[in-house]
Amino acid sequence: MSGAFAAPTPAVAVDVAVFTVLDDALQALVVRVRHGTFAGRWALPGGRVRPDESLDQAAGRTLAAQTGLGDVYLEQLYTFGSPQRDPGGRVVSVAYVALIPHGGRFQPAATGRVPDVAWRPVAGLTSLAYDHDAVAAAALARLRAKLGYTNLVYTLLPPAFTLGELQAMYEAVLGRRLDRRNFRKKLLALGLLRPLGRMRRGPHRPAALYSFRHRRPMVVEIL
Amino acid sequence: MSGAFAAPTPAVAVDVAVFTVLDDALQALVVRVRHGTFAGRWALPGGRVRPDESLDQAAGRTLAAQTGLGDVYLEQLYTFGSPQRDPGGRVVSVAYVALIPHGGRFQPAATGRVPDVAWRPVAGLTSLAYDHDAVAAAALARLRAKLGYTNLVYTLLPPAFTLGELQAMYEAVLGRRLDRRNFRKKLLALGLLRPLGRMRRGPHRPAALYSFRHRRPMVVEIL
DNA sequence: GCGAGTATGTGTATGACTTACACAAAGGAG
DNA sequence: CTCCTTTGTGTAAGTCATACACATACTCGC
Repeated sequence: MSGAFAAPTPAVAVDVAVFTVLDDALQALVVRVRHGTFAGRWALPGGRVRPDESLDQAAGRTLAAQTGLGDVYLEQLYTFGSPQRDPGGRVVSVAYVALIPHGGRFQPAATGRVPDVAWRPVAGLTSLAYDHDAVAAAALARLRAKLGYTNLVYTLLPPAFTLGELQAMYEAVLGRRLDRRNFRKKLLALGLLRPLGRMRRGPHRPAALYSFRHRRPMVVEIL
Repeated sequence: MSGAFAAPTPAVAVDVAVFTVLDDALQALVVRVRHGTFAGRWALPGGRVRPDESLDQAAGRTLAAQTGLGDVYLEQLYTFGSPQRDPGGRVVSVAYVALIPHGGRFQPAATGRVPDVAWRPVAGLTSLAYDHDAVAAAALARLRAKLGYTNLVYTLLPPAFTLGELQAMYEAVLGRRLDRRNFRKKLLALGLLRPLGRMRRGPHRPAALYSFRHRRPMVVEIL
């Protein structure tokens, strides 16, 4: 197609769908595309895999470079390899899902005057560059499914939280309401939480604070 | 490390873990490695991705070329990309799971005098070339998990089968026994099966034959 | 032809779990 | 002090999973 020589093997890249819950809504991180056919459009952060790094390392490195994020939960999602997915050349892209708590410690739009990094609610997450609409959809499906049978919520939460905040997290990701009494019963029965004995004081009745006993991925039937 | 130039991008390959149930045991297909450090060892079938084909197409093509198998169920599994996984050079490999019914229509060891394609029970599936032990383990885990919440068994079964054969299929893959009455109750209640009205005659009491209403992947809570 | 062997086919009772649902208490804001 | 909002708690009904035993139908060997 292009007059130049055909590469003997496709280029290898990673793309990362970063999720957080912000303003009671599940949001994904997007970056502005700088060059090529899709310049100016939004896309998931990503980049080429270097010869000496693993795929996981590439995902972490490109994420840190483009967004400043470090120490995030990363999980490989799926590999997209249609010959036409990037009009600039054959690129096989290994997609990742990343989950971070919204500590407010990450403020996008820091680098330029035109924002080139932004949070976008997943509800209206469309018209992304390349095949990233499909990547984002797959990432969202994976996240929703996995929240039901793992303890992965911990990646979205700060070290201490109330049961109300925990429930709000589930409701934001799943997009539906849950019964409070049944939710508490189930989660306390699972024994994943450690009561901290402290209270979160706010404008209303104080709520007991909890933390996760183990902050590592485990499969547990939750919902 | 090698004195030559570093490739700008890793090579891209596919590897396929093909499963079938044979002699009441779950078995995987292995091929003999011809060249390189692992020559003579067993490995999963696979090969390079061509510039103009998708990953799915590459998996199907290499599988057909090395084993003669066509029209199989193929599903992408995971992408392995450690820089050291192939001592012959950096290769990122997209792994697939394939499932076929054992129709007896595929006889390995057809091409050479020394068998270069063989079925191996998954129980003793170890000492494979490259990182294929890990690939096979991941494929097996995926298969076992997915059998529980999809109708994927249909890929392992011929068009008509008895409930006993269906149950034997589950038991072979999962590696544990199931209660016959509860199994029948559950599967008939799901309505996935179509009674054919015919009987399988054999050395014992004849058994009713069934087929799947739909031979396409669906998520259904089965076990 | 008949007995032995083996796989098919069927129902119920118990316990575990899920779901739906209402009201009192604690604090802040005005 | 009143209002508003959020926390915190128990029970009853229904659904679902599990455990479990016996009669039937056919082939094979004698």
